[in-house]
Amino acid sequence: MTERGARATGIESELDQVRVRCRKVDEYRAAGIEPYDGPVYSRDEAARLVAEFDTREGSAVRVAGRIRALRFHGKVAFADLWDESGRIQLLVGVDRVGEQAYHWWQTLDLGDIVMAQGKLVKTRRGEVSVEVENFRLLAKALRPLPDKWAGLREVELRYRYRYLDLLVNPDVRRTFVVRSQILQAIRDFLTARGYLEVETPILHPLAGGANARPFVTYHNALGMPLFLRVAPELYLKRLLVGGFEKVFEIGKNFRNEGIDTRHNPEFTSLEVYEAYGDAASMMRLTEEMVAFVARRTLGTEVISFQGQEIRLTPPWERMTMRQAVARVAGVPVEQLNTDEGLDELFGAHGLKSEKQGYGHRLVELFETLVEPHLVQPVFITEYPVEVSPLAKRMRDDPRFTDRFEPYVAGQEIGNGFSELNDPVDQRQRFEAQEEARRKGDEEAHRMDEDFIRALEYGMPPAGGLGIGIDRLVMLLTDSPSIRDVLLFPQLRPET
RNA sequence: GAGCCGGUAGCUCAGCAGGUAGAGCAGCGGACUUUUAAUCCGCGGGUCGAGGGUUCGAGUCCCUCUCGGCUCACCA
Repeated sequence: MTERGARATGIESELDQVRVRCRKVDEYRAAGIEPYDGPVYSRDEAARLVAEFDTREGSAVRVAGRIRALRFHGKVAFADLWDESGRIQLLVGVDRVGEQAYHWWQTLDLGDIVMAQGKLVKTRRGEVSVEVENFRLLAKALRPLPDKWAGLREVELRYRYRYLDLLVNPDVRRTFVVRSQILQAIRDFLTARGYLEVETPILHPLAGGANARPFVTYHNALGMPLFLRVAPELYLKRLLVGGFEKVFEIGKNFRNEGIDTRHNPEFTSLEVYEAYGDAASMMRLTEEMVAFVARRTLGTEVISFQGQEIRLTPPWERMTMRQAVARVAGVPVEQLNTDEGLDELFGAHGLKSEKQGYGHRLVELFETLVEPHLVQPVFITEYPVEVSPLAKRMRDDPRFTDRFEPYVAGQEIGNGFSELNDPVDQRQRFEAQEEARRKGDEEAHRMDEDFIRALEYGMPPAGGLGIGIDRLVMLLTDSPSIRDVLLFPQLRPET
C-alpha cells in the first residue's frame, strides 16, 4: 500500500489523483524546486487589481492564492487564482515564462497555492489578468478539492471538513464573517457605554449559575474534580461585590446535554451586569444592543428569518408570562393566578401536566402554548420564583421574580433579571434547589457557600443579562441550525 | 431515547422488477498561443457505510450495527 503512495509524503492512498500529486512532490524536490515555498510578504489583492485595472494597467503586480481553475491551450494557459478578496485570472504564455517554466506550470493541479508576478493586462476577451513572468509553488495540494460547481453538499462532510465547506460554499464564509462582526459590534456597543470586558474562570469547583448538567474533569496537582462552567454568572456578580459596576463577558459555556438544531455542548454566551440597574434597564439595553448590532452588520433593523420578516426596532413589546398565556388561550389573566385555573387550561388544551407546583406548571403552559407564536421581538416578564433561583422577587407578588426573556422568531435568545442580592433569600433558594436535586433533578443548582458569603458583604442592586450568541447569530444570518453558525460543531468521531 | 430520511468513483448524483456498476465534473495520455464550467480524441478509476441472512445470483429484499440529517422527547 505504502509502495503505491508517495515516498516523500508518506501519505498512503489508493486514490490515483493523490498518488499522482505525491509523485509530483518527489519530482519537484528532485529538480530542486521546493513545493512548500514561502513567504510572500507583499502582494496585491486579486479583487482589488480587477477593480483598479484602469489606474494600474501595465504595472508590475504580485498575487498569491489558490488555483481553482486551469485552462490549457497548447502554448498558453489560463488559471483562476483566488485569494480571500476574490478571483483574478492568470495568463501564462510559453513565450514569456520560457519553455522550462511553462513545463512546470503544466504540472500544477487544482487546489495548489501559488505566487505569481507579472504585468496587469487585459486579455483579448477583455478579462483583467496577470500576465505571468514568474511564479512559485507555495503549497502543493495532495488531495483533490470538491467539485467546483457541484460544491460540497453532503452535510456530514461539510461539518467534518469545514475547511472544504468554507472553500467551496461562499455563503458559509459569509456567515462566519458576519458572526465575527456581530461579536465586534457587541464589544463596541458595550465598551462605548462604559462596560468593562472581563474573563472569569472556566474551570469551576462547583458548576453554578444555570440549571444544567456539567462536564467533569480532574486537576492532577490539586487532586480534585473540576467542572467546566455552565455559566459565568456567579463570578461576574462577585465582581459587582468587588466594586466593578458595569462588566461583561463573552465566552464559552459547556452543558452536558443533548445535541440538536439549537444546542451544542459548548456554546458562546454574553453576560452583562450593571450595578444599580434592574430588569427594566437590561431590557432597554437588550433591545438597543440587538438593533445596533443588526444595523452595524446588516445595515438594517428589519431582518428576514426563514421567510418571516422581523422588525428589531426598539421598543420591543413587553408581556408578562401570564398575559402571554392568557392571550393565546383566550382566557382572563386572573385565571392564571390559581392552580385550579391552570388545571382548567391543561384540560382545555388536552395537555397533561408533567410537573408539579404552580410555577413549573405555568412555565409548562407557556412553553407549549405560547413560545412558537412569538415571532416579533417580545420580552416575556415575571417568571415564577421556582424556576428563577438567582432573580429578585417582585415586591408586590413574591411568587414571581423580576425577570425577563427576549423572544425573537419563536426562540429565546437570552435571559435577564434584577439580581437577587439578599443573601438570606439566596441561601433559601439554593436550599430549595438542593431539595429538588434530592428529588432527582440533576440540573438543579448546588449550594454555593462562597457566593453567599460574597453577597453577605453586600452586592449593589443590579440588572443582569445573558444573550445566547449562537442564537443571535442564527437570527441575523438566517441560519436554521446552530451548526450553521459554529465553525466546528460537535460530531461523533469518524468511523 | 423514538420515528422518518439518507450514506453508490475525489465531488455532485442516476441505478427500473434481484441478473456481472453508470453519468457529469475532477484525474491520466494526446491535439491546440487569448480561454471563461474552453474544445476535440483516447483511457483509467468502486470494500455500493459495516457485518450477517435469504437467493443460483443482492447496490437492490430481510436483520443487526454505524455515521449524518429532520421531527419529537430531553433541554429554566
